[in-house]
Amino acid sequence: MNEPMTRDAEHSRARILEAAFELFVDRGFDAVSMRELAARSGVTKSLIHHHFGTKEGLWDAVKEAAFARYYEGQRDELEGASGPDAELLRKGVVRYFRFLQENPQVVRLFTWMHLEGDVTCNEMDAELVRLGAGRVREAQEAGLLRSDVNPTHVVTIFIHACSQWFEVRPQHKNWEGIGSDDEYLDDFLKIFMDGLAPRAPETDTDGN
Amino acid sequence: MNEPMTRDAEHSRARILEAAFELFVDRGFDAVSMRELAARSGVTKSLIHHHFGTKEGLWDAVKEAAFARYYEGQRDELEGASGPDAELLRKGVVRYFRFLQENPQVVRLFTWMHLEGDVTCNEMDAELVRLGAGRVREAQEAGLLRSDVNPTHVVTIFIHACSQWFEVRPQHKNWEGIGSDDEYLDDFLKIFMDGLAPRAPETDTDGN
DNA sequence: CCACTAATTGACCGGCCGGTCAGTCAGTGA
DNA sequence: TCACTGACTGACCGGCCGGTCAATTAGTGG
Repeated sequence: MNEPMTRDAEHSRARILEAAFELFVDRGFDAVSMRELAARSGVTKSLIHHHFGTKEGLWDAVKEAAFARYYEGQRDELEGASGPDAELLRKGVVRYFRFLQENPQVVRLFTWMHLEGDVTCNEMDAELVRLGAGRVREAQEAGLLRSDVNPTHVVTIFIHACSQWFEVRPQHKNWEGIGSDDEYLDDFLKIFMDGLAPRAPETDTDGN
Repeated sequence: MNEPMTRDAEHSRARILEAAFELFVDRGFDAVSMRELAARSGVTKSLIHHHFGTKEGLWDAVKEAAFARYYEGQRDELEGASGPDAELLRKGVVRYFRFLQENPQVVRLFTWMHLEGDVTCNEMDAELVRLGAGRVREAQEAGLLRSDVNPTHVVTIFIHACSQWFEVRPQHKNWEGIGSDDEYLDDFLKIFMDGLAPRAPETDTDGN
């Protein structure tokens, strides 16, 4: 390997952050000790304090780095999309689902953050939802999606349906009748997209 | 108050369980110390060990008690419902949503359990989903709900949409454009119920 | 009333916790 | 070459951790 024999602050910081991400995501902030972090990083406990100050400082750095990656990827995809299109929403859901599928650690990290009431990422979070809701609103105004639902709620609903799926999947994968990731996604998309189709008042089946 | 001046094991156990439930739900197992639990319960640390053995034993007892209450309430409602009816599903969603709304601590407890990979309640959990999925299947067979979706997934989707809403509500309540609990529920029900309506093949809009 | 059980207590244990600090040493610019 | 910066180390700190145990005491059945 390319183990640097000399001192390299950036390399050390990266090793520490990587180990901290894995351990914190796996067991939570309080269940991980600085000694364990040091051992996993291959550095001394003192060096972690040198680079990150306190255990909380390291935790903040871990969250910041992970969320920054998530935020930039999501924002680029949202901003890169073209004009209003109902299929755009479907693709957005699939993309978000695939991202969580490939980054299960991110789901756990966000869950820890929610439980501890972390609000440091709220602004970026809100920005992503704002962008997504704007897309939905465009499609509504173009008559491609029903207009009697709150665009922010539309985004919120599919975020919830996706993230919760991966949050509880380890426990529920043995439920009777439960399908694979793709089968769940397919069923969700059927209900979600058909439920969002523009209402056709004349086809009302039982006079409401 | 009816504070017993004499010894009362049941009363002590209840006080300990109550304090442990609040603290564990609020901050998580690892972030709470036995000393803090003792102070909150108004008993000594030794007494907690006397009644529950270890800290893990107390945690297990807390989870068991909370989940038992949840399970019995949900099961009674599911079994008490009458024959297949599309409106039954809507009412089931509303009931589940209201339950979480009135018991936010339960949402947090389940989230902690999921993060730590707890599987002790999986059997009861699966039983509830099995009952709900059976109701959905009945409605499908009666032609009241679309039949091309997995009934277990239908139940899973609304559980996810409801529980995640309350899990992240503290952080997201200030999102631009987000509505109240009831407004979110209304919008979800619109999309969910319309998306589950029986398909009308002749009204296909673009030939699929 | 007395023996017995069990609820309850407080002192105490070894160990691990996060954090500090003086000191060493590798790189670097003058 | 040499002074200086900062990456890095290991010994050490006070404190809190979960858990134990002998002793006390309040109920309880005989």
